[in-house]
Amino acid sequence: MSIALRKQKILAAVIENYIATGEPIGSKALMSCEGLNVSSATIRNELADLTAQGFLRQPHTSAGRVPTQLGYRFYVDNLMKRSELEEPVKRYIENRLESSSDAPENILSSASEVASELLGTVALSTAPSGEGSRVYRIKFVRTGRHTSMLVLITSTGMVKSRLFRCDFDITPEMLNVFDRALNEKLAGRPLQSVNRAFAQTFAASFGELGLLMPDMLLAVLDACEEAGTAKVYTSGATKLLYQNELDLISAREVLEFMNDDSKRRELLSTVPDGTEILIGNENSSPHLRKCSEVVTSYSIDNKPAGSIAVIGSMRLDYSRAVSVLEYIAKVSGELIDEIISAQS
Amino acid sequence: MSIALRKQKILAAVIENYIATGEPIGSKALMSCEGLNVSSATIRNELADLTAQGFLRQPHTSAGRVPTQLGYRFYVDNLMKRSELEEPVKRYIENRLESSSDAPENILSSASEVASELLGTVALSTAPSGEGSRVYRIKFVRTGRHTSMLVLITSTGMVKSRLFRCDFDITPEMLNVFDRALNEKLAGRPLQSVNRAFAQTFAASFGELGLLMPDMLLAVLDACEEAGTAKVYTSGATKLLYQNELDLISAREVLEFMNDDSKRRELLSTVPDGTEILIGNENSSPHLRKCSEVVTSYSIDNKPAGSIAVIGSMRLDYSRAVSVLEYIAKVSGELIDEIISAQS
DNA sequence: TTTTAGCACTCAAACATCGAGAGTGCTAAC
DNA sequence: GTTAGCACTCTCGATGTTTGAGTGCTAAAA
Repeated sequence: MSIALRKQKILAAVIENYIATGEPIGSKALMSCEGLNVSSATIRNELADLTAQGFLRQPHTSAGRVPTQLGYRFYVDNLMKRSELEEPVKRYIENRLESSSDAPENILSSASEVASELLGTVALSTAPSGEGSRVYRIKFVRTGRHTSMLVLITSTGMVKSRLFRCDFDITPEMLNVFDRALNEKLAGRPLQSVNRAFAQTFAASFGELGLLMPDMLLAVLDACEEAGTAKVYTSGATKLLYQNELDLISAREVLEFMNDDSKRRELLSTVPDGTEILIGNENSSPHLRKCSEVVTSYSIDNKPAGSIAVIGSMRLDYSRAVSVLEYIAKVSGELIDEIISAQS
Repeated sequence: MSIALRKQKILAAVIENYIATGEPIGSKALMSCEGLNVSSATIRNELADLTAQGFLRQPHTSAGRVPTQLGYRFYVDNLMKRSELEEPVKRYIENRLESSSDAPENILSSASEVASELLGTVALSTAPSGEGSRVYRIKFVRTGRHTSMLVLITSTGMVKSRLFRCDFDITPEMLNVFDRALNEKLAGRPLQSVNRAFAQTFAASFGELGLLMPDMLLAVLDACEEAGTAKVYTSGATKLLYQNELDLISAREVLEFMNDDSKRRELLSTVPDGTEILIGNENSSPHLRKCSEVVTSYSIDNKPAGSIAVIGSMRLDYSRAVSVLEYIAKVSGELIDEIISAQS
């Protein structure tokens, strides 16, 4: 669907103006604010066309024009200019992410915070996904007579710990046995394969010793599961309440969605291979049908490993969102690469 | 300030009715719903008195009466009946808290969740406060060539872990040295005394070895600080948006407050010695001036150790909130006591 | 053929008016 | 001290009215 140049210019002007001000814009205002040397009547004709084609709509007869979902789509695909981020902003992002302590999880948690701050809306991020990541090493730390802590280190540099408790005294010797047995069987195994079924055959293979292990094994399963399912970080959820395109009901709907961990995870479960923009009902979840999502991915070792996203009303500064997210993703990936190489 | 019995009865009826329905109540409705055998005119007279005394107010001339902050106060202090919790609810609370894994933090995180669920409003809880808790043991786990994890076990049964990274190879021998040195100096020390100043003298006492330790020491400080400052858990923040006593602006204000970690911590920093109810501007924070807070404490080893609270509009079911919170606190304390005795 | 000026038209938002209903305070009688 | 009765006040919702912004259409100009 190609549109004459002037129409495109007008469409871009309407959308950018609307994104900036939140107000519908009419032919007269458009005339003054653009490099178009045509009268308002001419613009009106073009607006009528654009409206007929479904790119714009009028909230009511005597209001200006507002972009439709289709309009945003066209804008994002054809009209939007990518802008380079200002140096100070880049510097700020770097600082914020570097000061997270040395765990990938912290970096991504900071990533969502920074994104939310800079873009003024909700931001989400996932820790490196468990997909393809493996058990690297498991260690035990005795924390008390009946309690102990298990430390799982994955091939993607994540470290998860879990406490467990047994009815009997946990001796250092016992932990040594656990340690040897577990690492022998688990090192190198894909996290996802460490499931309930595996635990059973594993315990069985130990005969009577296996009977002592259920609490420990549960902790292992737990840790592997947590490390294997990418955790989702959310920041700035309350900012939704300031988006006056969303009424209280819609905002509540989105917030509810955000509070549901499984839904959030589902939303970010597929890591895009670049940056994606989903507008309105292009979103998979009906809760987000009035929202837009901009999502990008960061890479570890040059492979997409997790997502960073923002969600806002359809009136979102797409251009800036893309720039900010992509830069955050770039820096995050680099920092994690660094951590992993330190673990070597 | 004593009030005649009949007035008290009427006041209680107005408040309980308003808490239940959210609607102002008038003399006629009051007449039918109470065990008072007097006419609406008589009730009107009493209502007029109670209003003059500041316990009630009218939203407008032709509306019924609504409690004021003073009214709620009097109700809570003198009129409110404590009710025993139903058995199934007790059972539910126990189940939810027991299924949290074996860490005090998880129990308290669940505590706030359950409270929020049962009372339909925001709930907060603090992990056992660092006050008076000491370093019990510190352990190290090598997680990579340049990275390692430190595990701090406190006298209150908390376990905190922290990753750190050095520029040089971390050998097991080195960790052994760290381990011995740290535990010698730190075991039994109050968490709060493990601060920057301490770290400096500590590092100095090691001569050249001290130079290798800054990253590790930072991790120790970090872990002690985190273990020493009670973490605050929040649940059900979005429920505030359903309280129609709070308009969008007020709800936003409260949500903002909730998002500010330092404010939340301040709010719960003093652990009450029983249950406290703060109504309206009795709250220390002006953000909560339209809200009420019910806060109670749980005890570890018979000493108050942390708080569990709910915050809602002033129209809160105080009676139920008290029952639910106190029961949650009781169970939480017991479970934590158990964990600690398992570490012995 | 495209652009423009002019004008009648539509509609939302703001404001005013009105009646119904709820609940009151006051007064006078019990 | 209590009650019945009544006039009064105020909100709420429904129903106009006005105003202004922005439009679509038409006919003339470029």
